[in-house]
Amino acid sequence: MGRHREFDADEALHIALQVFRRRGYEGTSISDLTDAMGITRPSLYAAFGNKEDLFRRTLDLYERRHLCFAHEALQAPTAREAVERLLRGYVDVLTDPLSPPGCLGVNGAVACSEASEPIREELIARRIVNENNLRNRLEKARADGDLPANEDPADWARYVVSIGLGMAVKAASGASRQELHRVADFAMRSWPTA
Amino acid sequence: MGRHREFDADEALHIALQVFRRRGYEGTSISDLTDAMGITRPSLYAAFGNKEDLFRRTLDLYERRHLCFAHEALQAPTAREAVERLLRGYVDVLTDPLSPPGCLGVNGAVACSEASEPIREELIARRIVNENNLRNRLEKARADGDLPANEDPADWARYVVSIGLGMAVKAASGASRQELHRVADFAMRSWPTA
DNA sequence: CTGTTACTATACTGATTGGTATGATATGCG
DNA sequence: CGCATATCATACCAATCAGTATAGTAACAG
Repeated sequence: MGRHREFDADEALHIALQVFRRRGYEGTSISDLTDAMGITRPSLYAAFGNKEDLFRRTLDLYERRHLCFAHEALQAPTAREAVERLLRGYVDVLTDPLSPPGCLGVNGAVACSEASEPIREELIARRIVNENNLRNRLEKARADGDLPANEDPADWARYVVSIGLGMAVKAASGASRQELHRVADFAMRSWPTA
Repeated sequence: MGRHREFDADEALHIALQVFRRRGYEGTSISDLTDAMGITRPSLYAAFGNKEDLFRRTLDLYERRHLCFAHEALQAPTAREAVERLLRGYVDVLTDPLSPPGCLGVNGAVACSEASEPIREELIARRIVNENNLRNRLEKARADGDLPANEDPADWARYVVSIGLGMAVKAASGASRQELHRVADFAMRSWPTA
């Protein structure tokens, strides 16, 4: 069966997540990762493939461990509550005191070299999934009479996602949790009254 | 007096702006720049200093040539109009068909390696200036009775800037001008009614 | 115990990074 | 013209990039 791995792969992945979240995909070197994880380069490549593979695995872990609130938020009884829970939950993730500020999905890559385009596109694709999930929830709400018929679910989803992305950049720039909740307050003021 | 420069420094700077705006600060290599500008490395360093200096000069050019609408927007007769002009003007810059989508100030750097931290901090500092300019305008509006006394100018400025940053990321991800104007529509719905 | 297997450690690869030394070339001044 | 000066082109620098070859080591199967 061979020699056993001397490090905890799951723990190492959590550390990689922290490094990528702070420095972005291109801003993180393999040496940054191995130093933080306390393992050697061959161990990293043996356990996680190449840099792209590792980043995608950290993305999966991030969604599973930090963005899991979104799934529950969408199940709130009303659309308004679902949107508000999404925004509030995201603010708390963006300003988690135990992690670098901001969002892995935004800090990871906004603009990058041609070599990293696949990662940038992966992040865009995942954001589209999230926006579509919200849009579907709002379409259901409109069918149920929970959202006025003249409100466009696609427009609403795009707006909420835009607010989220803006708060993510703001968080990465040093905005406090309290400040971002104030932004969420203002965002909710757009919600239709009665 | 010596040999004359064989290229137009201002034109070269415009090209550098396009490259940085598309690839970000870290995603752009000196070779990317010299290839696009059609000059050699020593010419670039002689004319613009080092990479950081060049990027700061492209930032100045960008603000002067693309963000100049903001100054005029703030002089609109009402605060509401000023905010709306800021958002509309920014959307048009973000989706300028002659430039890479998004904003140099956001695409430039959101998260980066330690080596590029000075650039990231410079971008944050410039965003703070913009937010403060808007806040000052809104404080004046409140003093004039143009903005209700219970509306906080700092909160409003933070919200508007967040919307802008979110639209910038959205634009860099491929959102259309029309889609972003719909986001601006929703943002303006938060404005207090009478 | 031996053999096989999978890990770790060291050292290395070629390519690319930002930045420069050097020598040729072109310009203006006297 | 001839000198001074500034730009140009080539070729280079050390450092770092992502990724790997090789050899040593630890664990299980038999």
